[in-house]
Amino acid sequence: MKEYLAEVISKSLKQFDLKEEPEIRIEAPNQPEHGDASSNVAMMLAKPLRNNPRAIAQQIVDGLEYDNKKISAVEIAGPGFINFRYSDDYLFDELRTILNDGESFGQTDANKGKKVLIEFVSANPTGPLTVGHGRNAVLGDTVARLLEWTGAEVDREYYFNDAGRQMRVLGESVRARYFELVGKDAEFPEGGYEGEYIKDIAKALQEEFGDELLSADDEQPFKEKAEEEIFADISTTLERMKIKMNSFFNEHSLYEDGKIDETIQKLRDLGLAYDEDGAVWFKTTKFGKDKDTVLVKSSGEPTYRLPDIAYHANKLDRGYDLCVDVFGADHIATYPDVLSGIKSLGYDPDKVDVVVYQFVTLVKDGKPFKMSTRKANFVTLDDLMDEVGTDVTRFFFLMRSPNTHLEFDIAQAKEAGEKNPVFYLQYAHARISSILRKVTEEYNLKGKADLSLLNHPSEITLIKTMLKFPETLANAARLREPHHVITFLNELASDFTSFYHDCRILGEDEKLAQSRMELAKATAQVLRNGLGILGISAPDQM
RNA sequence: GCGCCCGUAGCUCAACUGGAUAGAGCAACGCCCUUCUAAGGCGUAGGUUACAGGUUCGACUCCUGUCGGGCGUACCA
Repeated sequence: MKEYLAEVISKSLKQFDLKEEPEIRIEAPNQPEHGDASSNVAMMLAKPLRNNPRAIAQQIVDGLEYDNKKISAVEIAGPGFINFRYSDDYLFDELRTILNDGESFGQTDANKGKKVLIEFVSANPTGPLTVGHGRNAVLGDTVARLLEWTGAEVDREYYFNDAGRQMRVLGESVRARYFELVGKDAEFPEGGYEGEYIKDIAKALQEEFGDELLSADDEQPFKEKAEEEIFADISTTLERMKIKMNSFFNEHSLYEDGKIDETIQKLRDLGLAYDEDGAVWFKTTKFGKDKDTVLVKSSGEPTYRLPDIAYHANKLDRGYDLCVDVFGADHIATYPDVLSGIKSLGYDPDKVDVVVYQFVTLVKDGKPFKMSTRKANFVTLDDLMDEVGTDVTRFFFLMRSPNTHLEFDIAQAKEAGEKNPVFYLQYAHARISSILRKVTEEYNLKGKADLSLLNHPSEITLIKTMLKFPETLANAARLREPHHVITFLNELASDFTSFYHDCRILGEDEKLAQSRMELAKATAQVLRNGLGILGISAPDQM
């Protein structure tokens, strides 16, 4: 419809002999009395045409040729807005479209045919997933779902590194606990992992091997067991979160297949990498930074930047049109260097996109505190799901813009389990299912519904809201901001509730009951589709 | 010091990226269950959008500066 209106206006603009046609944007006004769609072109043209916007608007409107089966009224309002009203027939046609499209209603094709790789979670296996990881996990998964709804083919990947110092400390921590269990003295490593799960892993080792491992030369067997157990735990958590990864990518494989060496050699050949003080440096000053950065430390160990660049090159080599990374605010600093790196290597940096979210601040007893996996003062995602369930957990992480610092009060989250806004959406769906069950019992509806019987303001508003769904999804996908979907669903549920109070279904005569039932069915469909994208269930009863 | 993000109702957050009268949910107060689920509805109260300038027909949104918070700014990941 918006495209149609833009086209109609564009034709009318031909009368003005413009050097350059302005961008015609059609927007939905906030106030219902301002119509269903609105354009500000007349105001944009005021300056070039040296005329007042209302006069221009009048000329545009006079020159409009539109289908009055779709548009019932055109008005000029305020400083020069041109407002359109949709005709009822158009709305009924669109309502039929929703019912016909069913579970695919809302799909658009902005990313049709695109192959996308989204990398998220990517927590190293040093401990269970915490609520901090939760935001990353749910955000990444939902952005993936949104991209799928705009036609993309999306793969989800988990990137991890099991070779770093933290993993070594993890192995040493398990070793120390194991020694304790078999009754030997062992010094707990400085800065070791203090969580209870370390003891569980040690116990598992003891059950499997008895005290055989006392003779182990290093922490290796302990580390391996820890990684295995922790990954199993993470997988279970992800499954509970309804997140399914397509692949797990081990950073180490980049060393094995020579990509790290290859990357650094290419950068050297380009004159972008050089040796100094025993380290290898990346000339980031060439890309506007005030300092060069280290790629390989004098110890011979690469910094994370080097594998990050190699990894992104690898992703693009796999033929993806778009690679999305989901990062917490603390990782954002690496991003420009990675882009510079892959650009130097001849890749298109526009194919890499980053979703940055701000940190989750934990609040306990009214005071913020820092989470640390090492010190074991974290709240796990599993704890959270035990407490409030998967639906509330996902909803909680999605309801706010990724850009805001999310405050997470443990006590409040528990309370929110009882009166969470997610239930408002689910409740609306359950109500419709319930009505549908009763209607099936009490009526014997046949034939096609006469949608033109829907003329109550609450019915019309409800239809109009549903029509915004595809655009809302496209928008949310483009911005990578799932919270727009929640804002929309809240509006939809609220409009349905108004309809529910104003217009009865049971007890009305058959024709009216039938058309209202169709409206309710369409609402349920849109609620299901929307909740589905969020990974939240749409129950038939509550 | 420099860079990025944020500052909106008592609290947690929206506002379709420059549009018309800044909206929801909690919390508070007052009503509404013999009628399709009260996990609901209706109403009241709550705002100088941190502050000061600027840009323009029009600013929560863009620019400059100030204040406050978070995160970076490592040969840590």
